[in-house]
Amino acid sequence: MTTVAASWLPLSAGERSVAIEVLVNGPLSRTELARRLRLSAGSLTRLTKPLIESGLLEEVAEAGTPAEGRQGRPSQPLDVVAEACSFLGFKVTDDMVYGVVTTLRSDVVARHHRPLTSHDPAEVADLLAEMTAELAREHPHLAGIGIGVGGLVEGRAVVGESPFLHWRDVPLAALVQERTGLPVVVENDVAALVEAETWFGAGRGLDRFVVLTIGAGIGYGLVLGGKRVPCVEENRGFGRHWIINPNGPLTPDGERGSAVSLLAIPSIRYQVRAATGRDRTYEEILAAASAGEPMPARVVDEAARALGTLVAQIANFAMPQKILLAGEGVGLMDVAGNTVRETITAQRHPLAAPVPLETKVSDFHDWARGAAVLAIQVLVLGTAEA
Amino acid sequence: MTTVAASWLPLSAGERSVAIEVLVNGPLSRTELARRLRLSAGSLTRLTKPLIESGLLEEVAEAGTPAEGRQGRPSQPLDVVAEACSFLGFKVTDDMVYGVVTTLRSDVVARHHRPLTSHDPAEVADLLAEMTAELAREHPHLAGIGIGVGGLVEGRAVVGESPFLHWRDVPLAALVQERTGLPVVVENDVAALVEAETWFGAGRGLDRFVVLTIGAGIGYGLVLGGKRVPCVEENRGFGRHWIINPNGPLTPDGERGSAVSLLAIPSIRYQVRAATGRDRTYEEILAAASAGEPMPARVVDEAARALGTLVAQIANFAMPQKILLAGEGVGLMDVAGNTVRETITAQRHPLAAPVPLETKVSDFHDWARGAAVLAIQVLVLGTAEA
DNA sequence: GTGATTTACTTTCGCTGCGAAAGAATCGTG
DNA sequence: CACGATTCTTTCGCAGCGAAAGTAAATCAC
Repeated sequence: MTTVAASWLPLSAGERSVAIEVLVNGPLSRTELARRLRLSAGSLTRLTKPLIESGLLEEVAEAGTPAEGRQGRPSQPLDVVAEACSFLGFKVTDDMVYGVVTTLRSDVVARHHRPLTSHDPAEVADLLAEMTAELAREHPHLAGIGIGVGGLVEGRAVVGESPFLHWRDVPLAALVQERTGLPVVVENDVAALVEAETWFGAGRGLDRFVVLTIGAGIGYGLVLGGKRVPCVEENRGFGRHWIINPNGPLTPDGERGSAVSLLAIPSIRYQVRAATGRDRTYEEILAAASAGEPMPARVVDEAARALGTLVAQIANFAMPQKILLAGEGVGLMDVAGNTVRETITAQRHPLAAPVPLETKVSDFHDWARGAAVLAIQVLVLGTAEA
Repeated sequence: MTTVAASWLPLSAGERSVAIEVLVNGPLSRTELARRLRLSAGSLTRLTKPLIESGLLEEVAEAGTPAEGRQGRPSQPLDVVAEACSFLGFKVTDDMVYGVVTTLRSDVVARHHRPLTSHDPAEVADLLAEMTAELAREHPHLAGIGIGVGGLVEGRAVVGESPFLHWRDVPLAALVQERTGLPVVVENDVAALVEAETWFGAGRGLDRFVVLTIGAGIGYGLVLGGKRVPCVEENRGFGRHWIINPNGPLTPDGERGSAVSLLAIPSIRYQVRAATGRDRTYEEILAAASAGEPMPARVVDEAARALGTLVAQIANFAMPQKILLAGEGVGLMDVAGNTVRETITAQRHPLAAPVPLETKVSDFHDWARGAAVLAIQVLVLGTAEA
């Protein structure tokens, strides 16, 4: 009655679909659920009863609907008991581990970070277990852990290859699981962010959805029919071979004129440094470009055109209903958004539907939140597989 | 018992799924069907019985399976009675109407063509009705008509806009239906070809599938989850704004360096004519390029690189399990296939899964066959909507 | 206020369609 | 010919759904 089920596995298919609908799409009345799931009103009474009795759902007060014009018996919205259990999400970078605690709804209730001093798998697992213990003190009822790592991850458990950690076939999930006793999911960081946005973010309820991340590298995630399309090369190497302009700049990472060379933050900084002799942060470069300083302006303009081309190609070929730009490098949109949009329009059919483009600056805690969503999925779907 | 049902509508959902599986994937035993549809053996007996009794399916002799090593009771394959009814498919071009008669399996059993002397909607409908009457003489039991037209088609019934026919909002389906008394579906020609390949061709059983046609223009069709993604711009204008090389050739049709300018047959002929002063057919140009004549070779080489870039972009962003190149312009692959493949590889991640690429030269009767598949779909699914 | 109306939810009942399990049919093998 | 293997059929029970009738709780009309 009071403690939440350890898993949603015992739920029937119908019950689970109701629970997921409520989880993802906020409080919903039974009638509304019946419409969305194409079920009869009677079925909804039947399906929701055990969910409420098990403490998974609860009836909430009508959240002050101002439009009280409707007559008839007021509806009784149902909501998940989001605070009944918590989830941990970690993002492992070269020199730091970022952690967040979230509710079942994926709302972040605490954040944390600790320096990573060793790349030894056991010591990394130790650090993750320590951070888990610290966070567990203030947030009991932890239901699972999600870990996002840049690199190739196999079976949502083993880090197949991670260049920046110098790892190969490290069973990270098992290492952390035996230290914490909690279910652990490990996933590629971009994949985790994509799942999070698909379930709780910009891609909610969409059939075709794309996430493009700009940061230290380029990330790409395609969601079709609510499921992320897995692909072999999500090994931190996206965009190195997407040639956008064969005459584009040559940078240490990525082929000449590739998306990485034109857009990734290190490449932008490299280009400006090579041209001006001064090393500046990404934000400084954007500010300088905005202020009209020639070289940064040229580099940023070229990047904006590249981004426009990239988005246009994605829109033309994958036909998503929405494209989300995320990562630390989307500040580009604030400075050169118009150039991006003009470039997109120029490379799209005039009659084509405009691409809904959403921008979301993400920091490392957002990546950690993405990983936490994987833990939520495991609890809800009862499997580590998507 | 002998005549086939006028529609599959009275079938239950389970029965229809069985019928479609058999229709699309050849003769299948009940056990095999049970595996594919994830149903029990008992359910299959129940579902197939009424289908056989209504004459829709029949038990066929085990088609001489050479591998008789298996012991146990032999399986009893079921197949649709493909010859029980016929379907008509038409492809309307500027000066000619092509027609085919197909079985339920979409095997062409007759083909036909007649010159189109007028673009008046009523006269075009008259001609289609005449051709239908002729073909009906030798092929009774016609169950439906599909018509493929270049241009924008709305609701699978009305030609919203067709530049080459100078039509606007012509209710072609109704015009032909009142003359023939048969159910009629009208669809964009590329869309029809895509549906045909999805159901009975290269895209059979695939979840993500792309068709790229090269002909008088460029056509593109994306199939996700077995369904074609409809899009607004399939108005014969695909690829005019897909800029592949900003410094590419300028042609009468399409933006500079666009897919249309680089690949479409008229653009290739235009480029060679402009450079050499001689007008030649597409096939002559391919032959000349193959023989080493400089200008045609350069144009063809540039086209091959463009096609490679295009395919790589499609593979990178839409991640299809297969790409089908169709149309009259795929002869390019025979002459410069290696260049295309090299270009694809260069713009794909080295670890990425190779793109299964299939080539299919299509003539106008293949386009007509595509339209006939739409008529099959209507009978089978019971609706004009996909 | 008081009853009519509207909307939301619950209860009951019967039916569809599935799987499990046992049985029948039909082949190879020893 | 007996035996096991494999496919198909039959029987039975049950989960899960919708239809329809009933109940609850609000507004509206007077």
